[in-house]
Amino acid sequence: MQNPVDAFSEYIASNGLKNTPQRRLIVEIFFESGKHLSTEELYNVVRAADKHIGQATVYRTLKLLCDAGLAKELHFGEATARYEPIEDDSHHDHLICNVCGKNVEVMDEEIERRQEELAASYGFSLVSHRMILFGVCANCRSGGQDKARGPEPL
Amino acid sequence: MQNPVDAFSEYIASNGLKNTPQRRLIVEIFFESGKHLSTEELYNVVRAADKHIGQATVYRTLKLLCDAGLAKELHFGEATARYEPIEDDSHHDHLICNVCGKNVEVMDEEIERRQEELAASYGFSLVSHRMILFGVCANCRSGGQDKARGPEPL
DNA sequence: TTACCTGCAAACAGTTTGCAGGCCG
DNA sequence: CGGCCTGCAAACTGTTTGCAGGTAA
Repeated sequence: MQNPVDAFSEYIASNGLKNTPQRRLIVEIFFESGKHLSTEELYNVVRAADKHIGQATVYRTLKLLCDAGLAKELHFGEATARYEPIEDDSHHDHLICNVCGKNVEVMDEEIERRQEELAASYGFSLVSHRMILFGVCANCRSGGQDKARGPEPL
Repeated sequence: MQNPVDAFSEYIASNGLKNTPQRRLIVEIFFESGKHLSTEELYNVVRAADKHIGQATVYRTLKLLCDAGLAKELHFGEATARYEPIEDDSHHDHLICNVCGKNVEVMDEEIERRQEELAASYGFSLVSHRMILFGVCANCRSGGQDKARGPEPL
């Protein structure tokens, strides 16, 4: 049951929901594709595989994935939301290049620990957090021009 | 020129823009009111002071304040954006109670330092960051029931 | 058979924009 | 007086929802 696609089927089954071909396709593509997909990006890929799928179904399935604890909604400050798969015990934050849009997943024990302490010092018990670091990557700093200009989608 | 309202006039003047009564009112209220106002909240307060101001003007003025470097747009995961005044050299992050919505401004040197190091370890030069801690405050944890807000989507 | 699902389109919320008239400088 | 501004409403974008027909279990 490690496979997230199976985990989804499991969730579907144990909640009296239906395992439809549309959901299977969307979920499969979501977990196979690169991370941090926006709903529209996912919709386009899904659409390429099956012309007849409506975007409402993509939205609904994505929300279902979040309910199932298999995906997380992210907001990088764009108009649209993005989603990333949740892999067990692999919490991380994001480091984004302001120039080329490169998005690196990062994690630092010390920061995590201090966050707990900081929250505690205000009487809060920490539930979760969201942290995004914005900077310029080495390549872009050295005038690197790999991909075309303009920030890439995250 | 420490007064942000004056700083705004300064910005207006030196950019060939006009210092209208609407802008003055909006800016004044923005800096006097509590922090983290949403556009709608600000609009309501402004509206109470002058029935004839349209919300487009509030949106435009808020954007102007950001351009002037006097305000910052924040996204706490709600549908709407929020804005906070930028006071020179007073950087901080946010600690939010998932239950009552209390919003505390926090800052931790150690975290800031580790963020720099973390970014550097990936070859990035850090430009800025965004960090929000979600938890439950002491009051809400001890059964306190103020207002409900519902858990924050990540 | 019975819910649950789906695609479609309309509805929505927040935000932006076009326009005709108004006012600062 | 000229160009920036304003209020209004319509347009837009991302997301949600109502509905009639379809389908998994």
